[in-house]
Amino acid sequence: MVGQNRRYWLMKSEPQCFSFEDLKKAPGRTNCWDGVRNFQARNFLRDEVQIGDGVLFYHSNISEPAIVGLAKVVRAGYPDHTALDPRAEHFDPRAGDANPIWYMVDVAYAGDLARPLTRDDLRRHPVLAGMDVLRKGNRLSVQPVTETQWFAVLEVGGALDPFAEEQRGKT
DNA sequence: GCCAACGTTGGC
DNA sequence: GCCAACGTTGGC
Repeated sequence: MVGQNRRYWLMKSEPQCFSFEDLKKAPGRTNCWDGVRNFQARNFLRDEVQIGDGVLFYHSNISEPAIVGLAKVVRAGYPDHTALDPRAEHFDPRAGDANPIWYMVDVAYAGDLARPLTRDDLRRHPVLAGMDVLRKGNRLSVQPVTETQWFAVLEVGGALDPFAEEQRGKT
C-alpha cells in the first residue's frame, strides 16, 4: 500500500549555491527547495510533487555533475516567498501574495550513495541511459524519474532504499 | 570560457 | 500570434 502512489524526481542544484552537504547540515536535515523560476518545473512543484516522494539530488554546473544523494519530499508545493522579497536573489516583481507565481517544496535528507553517479555512470547503464537529465539541452531543474530508474540508481549507487523501512513497518 | 539549446520577452 | 533578440542553463 505504502509507496503505491509514490513518485520520484530528480532535482538539480548548483553545489556552490546549495549542495547535498548543505541539506545534511540544515536544521532537521530539511530545507525548502526555492528559487525555481521555470514554469514547467514550477508546475511539477505546485501540482505534482507530493509528500513522501523520492528525490535524487543532482549537482549541476560543475566539473563533474552527478547524482550525489537521496532526499524525500516532506512538504508539498507552497508559495516561494523568495520571489516576494526585493532583496532576494530570485525576486520577481510580478509575484504577489494573491498570485505567488512561483512555488517550492520542502525536502529532507534520505540517505547517501556509496558513490556519486556521474553522467558517464548513467550513460553506461541500460536503464539510466534513458534518464531525462542526460538529454542534450535539458534544462529542467525538476524532472520526473521512473520507478525503474529510481531503483537502478539505488542499486548502482550502492544505496539503501530509504522507504524500505516504512514498508516493512506496514506488514 | 565556449557555445548549443532552450525559455522568455517584446516589437510588430 | 509570429519570431528575432536576448538571457540563462549547464555540459564540456
